[in-house]
Amino acid sequence: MTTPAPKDLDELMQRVDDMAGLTLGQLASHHGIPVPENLRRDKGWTGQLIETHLGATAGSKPMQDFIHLGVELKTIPLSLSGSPLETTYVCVAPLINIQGLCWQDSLVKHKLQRVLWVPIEGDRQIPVAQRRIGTGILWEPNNDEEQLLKQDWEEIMELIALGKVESVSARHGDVLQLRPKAANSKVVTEAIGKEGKTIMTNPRGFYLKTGFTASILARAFG
DNA sequence: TTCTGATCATAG
DNA sequence: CTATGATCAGAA
Repeated sequence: MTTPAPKDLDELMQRVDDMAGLTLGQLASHHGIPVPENLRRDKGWTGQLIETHLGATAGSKPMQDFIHLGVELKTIPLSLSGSPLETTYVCVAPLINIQGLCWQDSLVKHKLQRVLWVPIEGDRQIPVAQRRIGTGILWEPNNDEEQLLKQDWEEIMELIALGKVESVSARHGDVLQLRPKAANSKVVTEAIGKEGKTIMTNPRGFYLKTGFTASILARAFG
C-alpha cells in the first residue's frame, strides 16, 4: 500500500490530519507493515511509516521528501510530559572543501527552510504499536530561530575549517550540535586536521537540540 | 535523569 | 563510503 505523492500542500496537510490520533500499530496495519517489538534494530521505522502514509519518496533513494513542495518531513519522539526525547538529525556536516561555504548555501539552512514536524509518543514504556501520532505542524524558522541556527553553524564550521573537528563536542552550540553520524565508530571519512593536513575521522552530523524543537512545538501549540 | 558519543537498517 | 531514516545506552 503506497500512497502517491501529494499534489499540493493542502493535500499533504489533509493526510497529516487524517492520521493524527491513530496509533503506529493502526497506521502500520493499514499499510500492511509489521510492527517491530522495539526500535533498537529499527531506528528509522517510525519515520519510514509516516513517509509511506504521506506519500514521500518511496523508502529508498537519497531522500528529498516533498521536494516539489519544499517540505522536509521529521518525526519527533515525545515523552509522556510532551517534551522531545531525542535530538533531531538534520544532515551530515561537510568536513572538507568548505572554504567559502556560508550559511546561506549550507545544507542545514536548506533542510530547515520548511519542516513538517510530526510528534509521536516515544516513551519506551509504551509499546511501539500503541504509540499515538500527534498533530503535524508545518514550521518555518522565524528571524530569531534562524539567527540562533546561523550562529551555531558558523561557530562549528569555523572550528572544522581550522582543523579542530576532533575537538568539537556535542556541547558546542546552543540549538545546533555536532555529533557522530555513522554505522559505528570505525567508519571514517576525510577531514581537515592540524596545519591543514587531511586526516581520517568519524563522520559527523548536525542535530537540533531538544530545547530548540521543544520551543518550536510550543510556538505551534501555544 | 539528562546528555553525549555510539550504533542499527537499508539503498546506491 | 555516503546518505536516508533516527534511537540506544552508558557516562556524567
